[in-house]
Amino acid sequence: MKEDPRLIATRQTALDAAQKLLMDQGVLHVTHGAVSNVTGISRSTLYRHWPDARSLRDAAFRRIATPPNIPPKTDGPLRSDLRWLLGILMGALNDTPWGRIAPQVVAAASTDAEARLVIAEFMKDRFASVEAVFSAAIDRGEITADVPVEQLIELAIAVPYFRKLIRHTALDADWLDQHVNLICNIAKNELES
Amino acid sequence: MKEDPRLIATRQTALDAAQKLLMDQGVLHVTHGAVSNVTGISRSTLYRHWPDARSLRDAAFRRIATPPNIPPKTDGPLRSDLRWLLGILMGALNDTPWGRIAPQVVAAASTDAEARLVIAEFMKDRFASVEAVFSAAIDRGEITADVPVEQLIELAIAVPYFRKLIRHTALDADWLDQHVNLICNIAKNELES
DNA sequence: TCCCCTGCGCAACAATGTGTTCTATAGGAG
DNA sequence: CTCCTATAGAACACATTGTTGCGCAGGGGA
Repeated sequence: MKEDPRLIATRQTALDAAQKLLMDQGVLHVTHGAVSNVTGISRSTLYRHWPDARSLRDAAFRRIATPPNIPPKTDGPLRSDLRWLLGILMGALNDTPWGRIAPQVVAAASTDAEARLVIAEFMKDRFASVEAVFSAAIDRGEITADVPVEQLIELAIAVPYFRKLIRHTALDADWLDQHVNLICNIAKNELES
Repeated sequence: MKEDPRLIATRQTALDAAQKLLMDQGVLHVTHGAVSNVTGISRSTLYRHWPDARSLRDAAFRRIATPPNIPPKTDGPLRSDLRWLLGILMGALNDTPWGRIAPQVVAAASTDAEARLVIAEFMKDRFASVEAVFSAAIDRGEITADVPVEQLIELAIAVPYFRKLIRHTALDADWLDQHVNLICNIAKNELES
């Protein structure tokens, strides 16, 4: 019993349009009427698929907001691993649809519990990736287990997000090199926490 | 030629209500209709004062968003000065009207250039305060001029804002102590940048 | 005190967004 | 070929966002 191809086609077309609206004009413009105008799909059909504005917007978000899965590289020296990982994170923030809507997710999170959940899940993944890099460095004996790993992880991640989402300053390769250098230097100086 | 007291009274009453709506229910609920319902002021009068929803919301924001001016303390040891300064910053984020609407300002900044300006101004002040603390420490010879002050300033500020506005995790005194300790330890180990 | 000006409340109106419901039609599956 | 179901389209109700015109009342100047 296969699904009616009309259902699939409608969902596909509608979500494509919704995603484009979300990226180009912001979450407020993702509306049944707007999607209907763009696609030619009738409003009643759209309401049948997504019963209210909220679910349509959620669907559009989910289409994009699947965060890129980052396979951690943990073989090289710490500086190299960290540079590689944060480079991917920075690239995602700069160049992917996810990066373009991230500010809106953060925005929604101030009033919406589900958006906070999305962020929490996302950050959990990010923290785990960075943690894997540090653990590997400790296992190799490159840094000692005394370094305050928890805090370093948060430093590593907080600064690029702060720059991008709050200060709206550029993230470029030069800045990233400095940032990674600082983190590595801290880690290798074995600071007491 | 004094201003008609009716104008003043209306503005006062309306903005009080708008501010409360902004803090309690979010920017989307700051609307001429809602303010009219709460205050009894007619919608047409509100539209006469603030021609569209945007200007009403801006007015409500401006009412609260005057960031607290922080006179830097630069006399004590670095750890003490930094702890004091970041403590005020953290307190403002946790307990003041400004802290309650900050997420919404950040949210607005993703699509609104003026909100970005507000944030840029605000951050400029914050960075200057922290910079003053580090400069004083250098002048006292407590730390050397070799430390990457620019990066440390950003670390000091980015993490609390990241935690509050993006991760929505708690900022408490214990965490702040750890954070300040880490920054100070980095500064005193004279890392090459 | 009286008069005029101006801000206010009220009602009507248009436009848009948000849903719901009904009917007719067209396209897919057996 | 026939039945089932998704879709298009229209009509409707309702809220929000603005606009406009009118009558009224309150404040300031003579």
